[in-house]
Amino acid sequence: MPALADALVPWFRAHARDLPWRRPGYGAWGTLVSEFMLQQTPVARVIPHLEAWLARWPTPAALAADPPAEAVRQWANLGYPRRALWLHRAAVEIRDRHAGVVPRDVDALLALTGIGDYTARAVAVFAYGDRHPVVDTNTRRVIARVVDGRAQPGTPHRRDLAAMAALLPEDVADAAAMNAATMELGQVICTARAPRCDECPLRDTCAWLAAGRPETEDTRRRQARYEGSDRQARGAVLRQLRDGDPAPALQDAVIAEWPDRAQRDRAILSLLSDGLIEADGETLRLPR
DNA sequence: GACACGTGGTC
DNA sequence: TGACCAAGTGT
Repeated sequence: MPALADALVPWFRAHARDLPWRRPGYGAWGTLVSEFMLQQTPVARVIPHLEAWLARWPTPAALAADPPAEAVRQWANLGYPRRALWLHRAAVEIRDRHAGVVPRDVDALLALTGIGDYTARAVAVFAYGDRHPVVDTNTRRVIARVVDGRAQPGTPHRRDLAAMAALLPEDVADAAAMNAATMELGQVICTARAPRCDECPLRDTCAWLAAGRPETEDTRRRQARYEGSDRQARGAVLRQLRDGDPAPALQDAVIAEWPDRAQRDRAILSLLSDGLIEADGETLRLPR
């Protein structure tokens, strides 16, 4: 095994958290749903939503048989509700193009709605045990520090994929463990703020620690302010249609108290454009 | 490649 | 308190 995997894989096997999707036989559908929910969303918030989702829709075909509105409602306040819509579309595609079986091939996975480079590889590796590099935000930070000696990623995604490929052990099971181990290290030890280097299994080989944990020029974009944003307005519109009266809402009655009229209309238009809501005459509702 | 996209927790 | 952060994707 490459040197880093020699230290990291045993650490992972000893310390891995007991997460639902790591249970034996969790299944490719469970893995796929978990990966959709985990996109930009912390583990602790995902777990209860995931279990409720899989209890209601234990297969892609079960989800595909219900209207997208039900997926958006079940998604509740998890955030980025487009993911609920995309997950529903992916379930329909899996039913129609893959006989209801989550595909194993990375390119077939990439062709599904809402699945990008990370999720496709994550499903192939964690659900099916295949050997590919899996690179998420945690992996990028770990590589930046341990390999490149930088505080923050800064490098192109493409290069991190190659870097991770070079770190994978030959053995398929070890390679999958290495992918998970790198992500886990980034989540619990090599965190974005206040990394716990004294507990790190890679503390003797980490380039960043050896260099005295230098600050790196921060190339990250600042997250836009949420308060007063279009995103907040979209969230308010969708929340009303999702959680409000069962009857469809008249367009003028949707978030009627919203202070910025133009912003409210913009939010409705963009939700219509995304397919997250539909117009039915004078009324607005979730998509059927 | 930059940007838009939710929501809630943390320091 | 407010800015940062969180298993990304599509345009």
